Amino acid sequence: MIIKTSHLGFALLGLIHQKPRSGYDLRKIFATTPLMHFSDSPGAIYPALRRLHQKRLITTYGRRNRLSRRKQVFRATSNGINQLKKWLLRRIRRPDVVWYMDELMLRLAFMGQVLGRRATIRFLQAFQSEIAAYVSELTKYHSSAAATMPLSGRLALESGIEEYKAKARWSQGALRQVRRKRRI
Amino acid sequence: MIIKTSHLGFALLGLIHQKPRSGYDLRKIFATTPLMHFSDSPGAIYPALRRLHQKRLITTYGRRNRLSRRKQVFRATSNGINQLKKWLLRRIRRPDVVWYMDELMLRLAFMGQVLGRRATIRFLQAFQSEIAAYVSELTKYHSSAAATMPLSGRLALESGIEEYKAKARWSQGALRQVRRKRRI
DNA sequence: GTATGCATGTAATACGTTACATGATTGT
DNA sequence: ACAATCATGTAACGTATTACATGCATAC
Repeated sequence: MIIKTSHLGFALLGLIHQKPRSGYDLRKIFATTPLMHFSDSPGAIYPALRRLHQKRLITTYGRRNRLSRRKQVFRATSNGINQLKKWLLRRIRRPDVVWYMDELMLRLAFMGQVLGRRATIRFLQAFQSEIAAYVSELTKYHSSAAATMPLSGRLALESGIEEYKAKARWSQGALRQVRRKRRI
Repeated sequence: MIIKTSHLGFALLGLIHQKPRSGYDLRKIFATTPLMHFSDSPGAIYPALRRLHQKRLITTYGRRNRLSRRKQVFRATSNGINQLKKWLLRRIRRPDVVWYMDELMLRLAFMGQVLGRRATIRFLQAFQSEIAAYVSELTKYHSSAAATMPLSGRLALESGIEEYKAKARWSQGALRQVRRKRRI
């Protein structure tokens, strides 16, 4: 059974799985690293943590009673780790590369540690082939529509195509790097 | 006075400004072109159109009474066109390239037609310099953090850097193309 | 003892998603 | 007459944003 969880929820769960962290720790990560650009606003993070907690994906310790405002640290439950793995293993489909590229890169960022080398290679291969298919679709659309598009519209389209081509090239190199290593 | 409008709202307003369109026309555009990936769901579009209407940014014609379900066509009011221009002319800031790249490309797509060549050149110049600054920030972060990052996390970071570098290259060519033409 | 940063939280609001519902038009 | 497609809409729900509020810890 998969438990519905938002992108932010998985980001938090993944970070908590790396090591136990408090809400404030997580906010600082979002505020100071460019790795994944989530909002560091408390209005997003604390409710999201509460939802993870209600679903038993994380547990809390370090706080005696529910009214205190002392720091409280979360860690992933085995249930939570399971959900995290299921999320990382989800098949890559067209909508993922079209609409949720950030989520795919977030998954990759956690993947090595959680699932290891083989799964990361499989992920990158699937990513590559889905990207290639989408680039070819975009290119086809471009060659059929470009002539009738206004210049600035065409440029915007080309910007998208170049972005995906860059992802294709990057994934080549990424695959090579992962393959080169015995363990990651 | 700027009237708060969502990205989807501006996308709809921009398309309606090109020529009068119905909600269904707009849904079809989102469903069949990769130009801007908004959802084509009626639950997003019709409420958004109603909001634009309430703010007097678009007017409707082609429908006698409010209860009919006959096709209704919207067109931009002068007020709406003003708001559209204000949006297109907004200064590009760091959060725009970090979080709202899609919105920037959407603005570019409308810009040529609405604001003309000079404004498009200024936009692309501003874009280029903001991207360059961000790439350099990311690169700095990379060289300080890469050594201690797990491989798959590092790859995810590099994917982001490559994406922004691709945007930088693209904007070079885009600027050249716009400059080359007398009118766009 | 009080200012500063650590740490957690809530309320109002806006919006998108999903699923459902239904009227109008056209072709056969 | 009927199906298919055109066309518009609503209700329930989840969640992000913004702004505000408040308790804890420490150092001076």
